[in-house]
Amino acid sequence: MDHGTRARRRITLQDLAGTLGVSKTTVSNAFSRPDQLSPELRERVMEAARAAGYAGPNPVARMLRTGRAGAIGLILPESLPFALDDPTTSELIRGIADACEERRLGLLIVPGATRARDPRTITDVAVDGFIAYSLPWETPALQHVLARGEPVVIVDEPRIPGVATVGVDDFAGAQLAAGHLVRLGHRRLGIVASPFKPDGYTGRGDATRIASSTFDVATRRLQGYRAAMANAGLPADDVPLYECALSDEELGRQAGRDLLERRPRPTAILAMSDRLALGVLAAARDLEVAVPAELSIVGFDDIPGATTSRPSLTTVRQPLRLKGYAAARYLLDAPGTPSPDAASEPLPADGDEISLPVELMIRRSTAGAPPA
Amino acid sequence: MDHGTRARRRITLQDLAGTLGVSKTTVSNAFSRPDQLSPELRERVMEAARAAGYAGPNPVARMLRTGRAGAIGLILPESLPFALDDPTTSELIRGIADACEERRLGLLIVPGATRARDPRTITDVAVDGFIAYSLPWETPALQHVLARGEPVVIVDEPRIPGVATVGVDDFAGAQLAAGHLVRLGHRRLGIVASPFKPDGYTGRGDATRIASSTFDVATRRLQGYRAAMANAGLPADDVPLYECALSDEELGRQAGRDLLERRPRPTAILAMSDRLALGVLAAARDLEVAVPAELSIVGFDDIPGATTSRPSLTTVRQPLRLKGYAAARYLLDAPGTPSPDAASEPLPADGDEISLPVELMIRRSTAGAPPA
DNA sequence: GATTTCTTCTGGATCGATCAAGAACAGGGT
DNA sequence: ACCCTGTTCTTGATCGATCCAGAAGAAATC
Repeated sequence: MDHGTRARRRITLQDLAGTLGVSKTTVSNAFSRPDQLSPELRERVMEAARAAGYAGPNPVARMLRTGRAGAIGLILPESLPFALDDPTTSELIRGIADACEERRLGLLIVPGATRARDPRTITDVAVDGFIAYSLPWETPALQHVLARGEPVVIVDEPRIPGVATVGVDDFAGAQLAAGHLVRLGHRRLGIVASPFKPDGYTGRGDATRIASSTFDVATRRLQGYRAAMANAGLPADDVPLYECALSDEELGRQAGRDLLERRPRPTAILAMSDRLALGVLAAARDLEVAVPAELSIVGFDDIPGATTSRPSLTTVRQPLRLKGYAAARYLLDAPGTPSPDAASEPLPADGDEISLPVELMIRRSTAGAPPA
Repeated sequence: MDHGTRARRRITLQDLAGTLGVSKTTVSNAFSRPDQLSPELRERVMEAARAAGYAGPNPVARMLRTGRAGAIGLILPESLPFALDDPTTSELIRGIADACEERRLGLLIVPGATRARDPRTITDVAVDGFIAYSLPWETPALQHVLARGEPVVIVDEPRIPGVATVGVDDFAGAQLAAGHLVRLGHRRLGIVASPFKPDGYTGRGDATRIASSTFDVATRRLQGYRAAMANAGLPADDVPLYECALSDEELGRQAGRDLLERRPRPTAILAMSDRLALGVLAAARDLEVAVPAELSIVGFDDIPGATTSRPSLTTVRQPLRLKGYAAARYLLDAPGTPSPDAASEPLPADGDEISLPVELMIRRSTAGAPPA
């Protein structure tokens, strides 16, 4: 079967120059620098190009010569299907897409970075820079990105000195969440955690795992929770915790069931993401535990689903789309990265790190602690 | 600020060969063809590369020489944020991602094709082929893709002779949907249509617009609806129709309100997508029209939301994810496109066109026509 | 009229790799 | 001693563009 116009041998600038009797530089200019030649000649060139079926300069050859690829790479921890399911990731992608559109750049997605062992997925793509999203420490893919020597912006984690990072103040956010519960009088809390290591473990909290965590964000959020508890004089270290290998509703539900079956039952649960929190909500429904009367739940992220759930979810809002946008802008404004067209003013950065604000959104899933 | 390792001047294969006292071919082989040199020398090369901070052959230079880009381009009609919101598109992307993962290829997304006038977004990207999704006739972007002479697979529309296409039998699917309603005794139908032209028009059906439609899928689905009505002896041509510029819930709701306010009120509405159908459902709720008792609704696509809505949606199922997968496979198995690693058996194709099956899913949104 | 400036076009070097062909040397068989 | 085969490495051409310096001619300046 024939897939469109069959190309025998691709026609080149040189060929076209030959048939026209002009130099290849002139043909090149006709396409890329119209002010460098007379309008009549340019029209002749374009006409000949059309006749010969020449669609314009080969992008790869141009890239090699100019050194810019016209695209940025986005490295995602999980598969693309998962990323599309996950509101957090897809909001981030939206933000990145906003910036790419402004700058007329392509977006090349490199998914599955936590599992990928093969450096080629990273080393073989033609991009002007990378955005790496939420990767654990010592991900091989990240090493390869860094080794490539091209501009990199890391979103959320890991924090690596000297590497540009965009994130939020997870510690403060978590403190806000836990502080809110404490202030409502809760004394028996539970935590549903996103993974501390990328090994697929799901189960009850394990101190050694946590101590050797390779996910910065989970670590900082946990520290924020504990700090707020400690401030209130609660024993923060042995609070029940359930770790989920993935931030999705099903695992959150499993975690919720586990925590809610413990005795004494917690009166409030902190979840490190909204998807996990929504899972806990489902678990509460399963076990007929009333929210917020018998159980308060606080999430993290403020995804769209947090407002539409019943009850709506109290959560820590982070500006996800802006985070993507800021990361892309940070990357594109980097020295060495070309910024065509509109040069917009740079974003405020603090050292290597842009930290976006978080905000506690108090909704219907939290209330005063039930009487003991 | 310093974005990671600052590269003065990128080190090259040649440089590395110089410091090692071997030829550049040997260094190249060390990376790309390990069997072509002795293990000891290879180890020396890799060691020197590590020491020099050389991350491997420049992908762009390799592409130029080998002629393959290691990525495929996906051309989307709308912006990426819209695509991520749209379950139809994101399922398609999932399917494409499945195939890319199998073949270890990158996915380069080129959104906003219906609006983009600038050919550079198409001509400047380095890909081995394109998948173009659901574009109207005469989209400039599509002309540029075709002109590039690289393999192209079109998903859904437009049907262009000689160009590989993957789609479903829209006519048959629509006939199934309308036939189902007719069989239930409905005589006053209404249609909520996806756009016939990419001009942003939303409003009541307009015969001249429909006659000059540039969206094949909408046209074929309409023909399917009408064929089923004509079969049942209903006047098919002047059935009330409302066209929506975009397939989203809000416009569907607007369409639903319009149709439900007409007198006599339709007893059944055919929507060309599930998102539109869900919007109609919302409109029925707004106007306190009971579904399915007073109004039957049939969608198209069978997105996840079709099963979770109240009532669940009767719809025409099309295998969206498979469609993406099939399109990518069709592209990658094309002559001229390199298929690394596992060569899998080709998909069955009928001429230039792969047509995937549709299926009527009867759920709770349809019932017998109310007594007149 | 000579000199300078501007516009328009050209030739050759260059970007950084891969590839095809072949050289050098080893060992094996006869 | 000879030829053949195989392994290991090198040389030079090549992919298809852009960039730099400069030539040729027209127009402007003094």
